[in-house]
Amino acid sequence: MTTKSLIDDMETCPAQGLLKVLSGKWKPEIFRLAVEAPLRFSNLLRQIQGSNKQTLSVALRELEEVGLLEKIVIKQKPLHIEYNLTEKGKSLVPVLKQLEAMS
Amino acid sequence: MTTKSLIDDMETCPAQGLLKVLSGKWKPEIFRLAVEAPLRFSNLLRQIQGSNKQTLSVALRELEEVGLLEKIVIKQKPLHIEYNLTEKGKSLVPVLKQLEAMS
DNA sequence: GCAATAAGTCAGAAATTTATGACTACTAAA
DNA sequence: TTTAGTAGTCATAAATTTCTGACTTATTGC
Repeated sequence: MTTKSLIDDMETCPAQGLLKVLSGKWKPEIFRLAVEAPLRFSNLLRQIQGSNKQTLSVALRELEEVGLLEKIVIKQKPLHIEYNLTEKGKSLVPVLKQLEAMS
Repeated sequence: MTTKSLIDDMETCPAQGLLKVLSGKWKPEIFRLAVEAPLRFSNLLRQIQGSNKQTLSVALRELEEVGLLEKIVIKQKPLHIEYNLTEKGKSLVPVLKQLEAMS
């Protein structure tokens, strides 16, 4: 776990932009799932087989920090937390589709 | 150094597409420089400060494998080798510009 | 206050990626 | 056939990322 945030990286190397934000073992998959439906932590852990709490937790925080996901706390029976795509996140979708198309 | 190639990864996880291809410490920078001018190994090593032969060598090979760069051997006085953007590589440029723009 | 459930954090281990320095291969010219 | 320049490879070390399992916090209902 680095002490330097992704935000810092984007400032010192703007050329990399969102490329770096979406690098990391599970981030593209997390993002893809977020496009389909709001995310729930325990759910994600089950869906992304082979992943683990620690890494998912950090990945979600970073995607949030960078403004692609927003975290919503729902104070209910058992505490619920949702991660939703932000507007910025949504605007990223067509660009990623282009990338996928040319793979 | 993995035994599995990036090509394999793209097949087993098409969703990640070129995202993974451009992840790696120096690949975005290598690609950016390739957009500006043909690359030469020793030159690259000097330009990308903090990098090293091994990593650049592997990165160049992977970018080549995936069809973004093409390697041209020029049998001259001292052996020269150039790495140029392929058509596929060129088609990636506007997409990356979009990504950068929304950072 | 206590139980049950969801969402994490934390320290340390394991795995993967990147860096270092010595060594090799090829080419042309002398 | 030796030399000089470019482009690497290879073994191993260092650094970074990811994983594991135990522990913590927050919430509601009883």
